Amino acid sequence: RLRKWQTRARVQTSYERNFVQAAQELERLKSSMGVPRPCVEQALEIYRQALEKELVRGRSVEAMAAAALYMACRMLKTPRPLDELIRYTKASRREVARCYRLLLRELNVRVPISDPVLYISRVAEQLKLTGDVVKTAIDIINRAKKAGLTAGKDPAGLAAAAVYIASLLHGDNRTQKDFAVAAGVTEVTVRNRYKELAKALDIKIPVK
Amino acid sequence: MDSSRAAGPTHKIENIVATVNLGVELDLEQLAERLPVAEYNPDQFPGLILRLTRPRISALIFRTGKMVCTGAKNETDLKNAVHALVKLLNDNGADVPLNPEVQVQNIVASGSLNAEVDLEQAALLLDNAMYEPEQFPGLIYRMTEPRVVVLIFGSGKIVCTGAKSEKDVAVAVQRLYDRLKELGVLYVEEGGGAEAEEAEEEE
DNA sequence: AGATTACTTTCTAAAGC
DNA sequence: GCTTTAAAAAGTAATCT
Repeated sequence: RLRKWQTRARVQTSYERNFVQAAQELERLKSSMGVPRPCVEQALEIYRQALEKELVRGRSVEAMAAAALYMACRMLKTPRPLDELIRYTKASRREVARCYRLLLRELNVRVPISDPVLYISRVAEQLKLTGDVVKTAIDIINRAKKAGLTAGKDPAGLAAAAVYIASLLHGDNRTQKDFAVAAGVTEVTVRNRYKELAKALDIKIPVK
Repeated sequence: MDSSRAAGPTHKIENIVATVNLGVELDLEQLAERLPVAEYNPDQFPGLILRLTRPRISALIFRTGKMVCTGAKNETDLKNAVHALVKLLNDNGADVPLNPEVQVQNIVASGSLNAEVDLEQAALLLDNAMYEPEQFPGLIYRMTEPRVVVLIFGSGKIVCTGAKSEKDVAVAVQRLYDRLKELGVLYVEEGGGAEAEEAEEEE
């Protein structure tokens, strides 16, 4: 009877200790990178499920918490690029990505496919662009999807290029670098996507 | 003109990984001394690395007499490489049998479905599929029979890995093509715009 | 702006840490 | 789990001219 009590106490303690650790780590990530509160709550729920299915065994709390947050942000339609997330964690990109794949496979969760449109508002917000520019950018992405130009491409790069083209069409233009930095990709990627989209969608950019 | 439609999938073997049991223990230190081209850093990796040229095949040779050969594009090159390696070892102080047991462990093949693929739709309709364009441009598809993993790209190009035989590769590629075709996610350029490829009439 | 090189993903065995 | 080897796909990235 004593052994039973000890076992139960030990299990509860380790589960709770791990969960509290994860909650603290998620709280730290929220304040350092400005993640919306609902994402943290969703991440906690994902982490709880991971703990119940014993997916955290042999893995660091940091890596699993980061993976849960990455997944939560995508589920709530406010994605953060994995490469941005890992700048705030001590866990390696490799391990966070591995945890994410584990969560994808083992939990019965549906994570919506990464959509360039979701990155448009982030870029527009950072660069303080108008609603008209955003509207045009979204239209460009939708046409690109129909034309089959988005398969395999980084959604952040596609969004950056679409917003770049949209702002060129609306007059006030900024450098490709501004869009690249806002989207977290290189200028080369913005340029490549821009050329591809402009040519395939036959978009004429006004020269000024 | 008759063969213009439904070209079907094609593939090519790119790499064969095989294990070889030489059956005798080897003195890697001695081998490394006599073979200056060999790489041997036991602190980094327990195997001695030998690279053959024409064809370019690499071998990892272990103290236990077991060996891993990589880089062969066909079984003939693999067999020849094993013979060359055995001779090389025997010419440098080892005494291994001339015809050791060779086991193919993994075959990597590249290929094409000869049709573009709607990866987003494919990811939704296939089980055991993962498509994360933020991390990798290809859709990762785990096929259970034969047990292989196929990387599928928007262009229709594919990579099949994990197969133990050339037949597995051929079967996997054809099965993948048939499955994607029935899901309606394969597209060919012509025929009045991006239209689902027409099913081929079987007699 | 290119060109080059290099890294991402998948697989597999080997022996040892 | 990691270390090493080979190979392809297509995208992104860093570095050099």
